Amino acid sequence: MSLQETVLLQLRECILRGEFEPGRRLAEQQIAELLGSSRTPVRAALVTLEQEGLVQANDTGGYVVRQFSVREVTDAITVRGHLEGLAARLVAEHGLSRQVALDLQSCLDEGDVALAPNPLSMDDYARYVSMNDRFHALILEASGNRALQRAVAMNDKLPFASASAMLPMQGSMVKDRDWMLYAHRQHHMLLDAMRRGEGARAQALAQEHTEVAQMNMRQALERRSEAEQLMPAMRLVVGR
Amino acid sequence: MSLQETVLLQLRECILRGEFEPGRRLAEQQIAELLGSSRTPVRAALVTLEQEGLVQANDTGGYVVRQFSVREVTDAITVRGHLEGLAARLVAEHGLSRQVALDLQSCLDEGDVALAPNPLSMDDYARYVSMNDRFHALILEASGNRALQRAVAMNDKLPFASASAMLPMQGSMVKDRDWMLYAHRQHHMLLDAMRRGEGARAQALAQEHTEVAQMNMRQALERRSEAEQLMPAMRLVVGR
DNA sequence: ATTTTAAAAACGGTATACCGAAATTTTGAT
DNA sequence: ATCAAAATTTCGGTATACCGTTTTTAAAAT
Repeated sequence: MSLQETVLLQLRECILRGEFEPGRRLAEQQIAELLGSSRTPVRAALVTLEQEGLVQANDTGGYVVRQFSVREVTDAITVRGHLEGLAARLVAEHGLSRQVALDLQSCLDEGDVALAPNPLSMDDYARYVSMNDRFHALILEASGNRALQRAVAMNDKLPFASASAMLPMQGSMVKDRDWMLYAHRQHHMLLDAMRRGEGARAQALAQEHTEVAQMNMRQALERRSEAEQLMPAMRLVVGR
Repeated sequence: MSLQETVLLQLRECILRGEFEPGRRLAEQQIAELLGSSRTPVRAALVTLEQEGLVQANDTGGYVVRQFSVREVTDAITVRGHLEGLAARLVAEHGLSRQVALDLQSCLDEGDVALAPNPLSMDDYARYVSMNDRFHALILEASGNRALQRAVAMNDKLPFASASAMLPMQGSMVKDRDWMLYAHRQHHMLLDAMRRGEGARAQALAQEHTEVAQMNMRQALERRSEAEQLMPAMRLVVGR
């Protein structure tokens, strides 16, 4: 892996970890020293991160860490809801291949197992998160629409917009296991709809599914300090 | 404007003009000489263009001009349809501000005037294209959803995915003025739906509206040589 | 103590040198 | 003439030097 890729990954992670307060200037030299490279790879990383929206170009040159309003986060979740709805509809209408159906089913089984214990162990929780990511990625991939995949990928770069971004909030609270059970039931119903070729239903389900993320976001805002502990990137979200 | 921006603009335009055949290696030095700069600004531009999807990273390093299948183009139009549908729905449901309503109405009026003559002059045609872009941008902006705006902006970077990309095809064919009249009638109906707060109808209309672009794309493929004359970027689209 | 001004440090945009890897051309053998 | 091997060129990744500008710090004036 080239230094460029390393620097990009590390810098993105630093920002998402909340290690820089929003609005802070990201000086090339400074970051280069921090990550042990010259300015050149840092420069490339900053250009990429600007495209991703994590970093904002300054009027006077250079970049600062971007700051997100609550509105922007919930809006991004809304967009993801519609995009994933489209993906689910396409899969349902174009027919589910046997292989994809099997893969999705195994996700469901794995999720059933992971959520069975009460309370959940850290391990159960981790397995659910990984399954959740795979489940959503599979549908997107099965849609066969690359522009759609690109759009979701871009959208997911924003903090808390991605499918599993808000899950840590749930994992920390025992009673919120119920939310995960609810969301996973939706996964089951979604696969059922896609199997039957019920496009409109699949779309509606996938879209409604993201309302769980919206609820989690609201939860996180009501217990901000706890949320920032679990999800440092929360520091990038200002307001309310 | 910095050299970086200039180089980015010029390079993007060169690619969209079809001045490089798809798959051609984009050597930094070579481009730097072509555009009269050093490699540094070219490097930044290439990183940006890769994010935009116009350029593809090579396994061995460096970039090549991307090539698009017909499927990718129509898929991108599908995505735009759904995103603009969402925008229209949001505007309808959140209520149309007086100012936006006025701006959209003036677009419609301008479109009516532009499409009145038969046959259309080059000027009428140009005015319609400009109006069309403004109309679509206004709705997106009025949605107030920045993630949505970003998603559309990204999607529109792909050749022929944007709202007016396929219009040159129509402009060249007198009888296809009818298509523009049809599309503009949809603009009227869309504003009507948004005014009445009919979200589902607005969404459906905006989405269906992009089917005109799909039809144009098919047209362009059937008369490829003519299409490439009018829209050089067509050379980036392979197949069928 | 506050504001203004001047000096100094830091920064970003740019060009370029260097190096190892990849691609291309040339050379040589069959 | 064809193919293989070697030499040469090209290229991308990286570091760094340079310069004008911006930002910060220090000093001076009110």
